[in-house]
Amino acid sequence: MNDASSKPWTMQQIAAAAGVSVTTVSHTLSGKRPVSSETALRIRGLIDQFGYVPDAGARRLKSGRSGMIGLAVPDISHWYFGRIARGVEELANERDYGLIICSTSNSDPRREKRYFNLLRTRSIEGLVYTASREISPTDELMRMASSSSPIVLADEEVVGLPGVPSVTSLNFAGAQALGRHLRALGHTRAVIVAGFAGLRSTVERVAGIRESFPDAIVVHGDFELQSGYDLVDELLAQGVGFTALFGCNDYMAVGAMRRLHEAGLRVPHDVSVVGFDDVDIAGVITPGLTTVRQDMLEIGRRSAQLLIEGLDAGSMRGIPSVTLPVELVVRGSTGPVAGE
Amino acid sequence: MNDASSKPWTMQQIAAAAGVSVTTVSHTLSGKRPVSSETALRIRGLIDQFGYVPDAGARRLKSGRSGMIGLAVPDISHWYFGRIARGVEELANERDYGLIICSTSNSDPRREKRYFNLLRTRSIEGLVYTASREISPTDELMRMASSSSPIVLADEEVVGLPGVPSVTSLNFAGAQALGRHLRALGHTRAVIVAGFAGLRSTVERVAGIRESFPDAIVVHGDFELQSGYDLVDELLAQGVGFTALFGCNDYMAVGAMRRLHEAGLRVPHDVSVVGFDDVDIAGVITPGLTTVRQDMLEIGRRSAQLLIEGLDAGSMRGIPSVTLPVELVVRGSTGPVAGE
DNA sequence: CATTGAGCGCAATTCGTTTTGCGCAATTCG
DNA sequence: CGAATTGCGCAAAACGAATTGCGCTCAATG
Repeated sequence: MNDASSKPWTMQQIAAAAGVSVTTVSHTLSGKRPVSSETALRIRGLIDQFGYVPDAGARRLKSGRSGMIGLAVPDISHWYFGRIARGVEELANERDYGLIICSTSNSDPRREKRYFNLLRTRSIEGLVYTASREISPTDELMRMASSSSPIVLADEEVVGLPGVPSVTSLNFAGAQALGRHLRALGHTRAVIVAGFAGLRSTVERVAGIRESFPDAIVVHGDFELQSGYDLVDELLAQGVGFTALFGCNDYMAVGAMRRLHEAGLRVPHDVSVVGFDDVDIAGVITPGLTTVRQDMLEIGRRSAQLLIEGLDAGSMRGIPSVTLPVELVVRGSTGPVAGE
Repeated sequence: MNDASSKPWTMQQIAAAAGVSVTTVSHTLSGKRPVSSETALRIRGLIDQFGYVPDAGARRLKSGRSGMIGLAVPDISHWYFGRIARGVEELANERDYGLIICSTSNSDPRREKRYFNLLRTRSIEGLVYTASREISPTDELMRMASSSSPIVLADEEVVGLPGVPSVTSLNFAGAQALGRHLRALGHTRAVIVAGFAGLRSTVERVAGIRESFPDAIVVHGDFELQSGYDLVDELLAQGVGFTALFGCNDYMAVGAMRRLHEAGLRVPHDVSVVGFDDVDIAGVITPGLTTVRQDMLEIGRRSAQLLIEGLDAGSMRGIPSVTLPVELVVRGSTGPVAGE
């Protein structure tokens, strides 16, 4: 025969067992109409006994709401996106929403199609989207956004998407603070290990640093540790001289530090290094990485909050974007420029 | 009026527009019965034009399958669980399943209830569960398992759950390797910073180490960095002498290293430290942490694979548990015991 | 004692899709 | 030329819960 788990109980069966109609069972559960306490007690007893739970699919079909929101991140295994995910999950739970996760990994178009389809099929009511690269006007995202689907951009703003709220950090102000910090320490020759050129956050951070270091050399990486390592490798090979290195995120900064270390350059004595984000490893490496702390958890929470507000309001129109403050965290990787 | 996104198209409307019945539209999509190429072309045109997508809820109600699996992890923002999540997500995607994530955070019973309810309401067809603490016989997990719900245990085995397959690493062998490694370096006085006492993995790892260090002192932490720091703090305060320190995971080992460093003890000259897991930070700290590498991605993938196999087979009965190999990774945190 | 009203329960309809049982037409074969 | 076959499309019945119109039974009231 079948497994014990094969068939869950239906309202029908509960009703039959209690000798009443499904309506009465439904009303007992919802309380939309009075049910005699005697009948109610009997029904509730049966429900507990059989472990009946209303089928989510049927409920969903009738109500038109799935009670789920989606989260699309490049890679859920990154600490950084994990924090966002946790924030989104926390708030979704508080508001009684479930969370469906979509890793976009390398922005695989098939994957992308898949989770936007979740929106179309009403599997999810809205989507928190974290971009990791430049969004071209031909992207699905654009199409969805223009059909005014409930979407909130987390962590990374996308230009050309009017009516789509975003939750980001004060990238410019953070970079500004880093620039001034190193400037105050006497540095003049700087290198910026930037992220993808097309990303808004990269542009803002570079601009913030440039305020103090207008002539800084800029090279572009992919936000991964290895990328910071490789880029410094090239710079050293080319004989580029510098005493300050800005990483557009902590991972690249750490990668850069590794390469510098291998080259016999001491941090911060020979080169001061800063990052951005304040990820978990920033505080545990030696020396500690001076960086700008972003509150990723809060970015996740606020994103989910905006999305759910929009869902409740029936439209994302009028939902304002949010920009969160950042904080300069000075650790051991920065110091005064050494006298020659 | 309403938003552009307010009402999606239904099959009814497509059928009406094409001048056919819903049946014909359905058959055009599914191909279960032949449809004249002329009609099919017209219908497909309308579908593309209107951007029609079948409603997932209705489909789900009819088929009884949601096409979703769940993943319950203690904290999605940990790198460690993030890797598991990514593995599960990867495989789920390959098999055309969606993934619903549940952070159990501190094992909040309300949360726990919530995601087991996802199983009951058939919102998810199965669950990959990662335990982070001792499971008592009164837990929901036990109830669900005994009703033979499709559940796979990832990373952590739970005793007393017959018929529930698990995917774990060779904890004993890994710990054994670490013990022998330090033993070969001449160490004799060791401390084990273990995890929760009730966890199978902790028991196995301690046993593996004890093979080489039968008299090792064992203290228990909660797997967090701070916990390793605090425990070493206590040991030092008590004047406990040791030259080898085993962390039951990397985070605690790193925390221990920090405290040792602050106490003026050099790693590995005064104390050799090892961890377990090989998380991202193990390779970037100085000195690098000697540890045992677990393939978390693969644990996630295999867990999802077993679950989906069980779903396809209609029962988890006969699905075998899997134990994955581990690899000793020797870095700078271990060295020969210093001559007194 | 008849009338009203409230309390309570039933049958039927709806949500959007998938799946059958049939029937109608055009073709092919004996 | 009539009969068997095939291609194609329609109507109707599920799936499980939520809602609504309606009717029944008591009790209270004039």
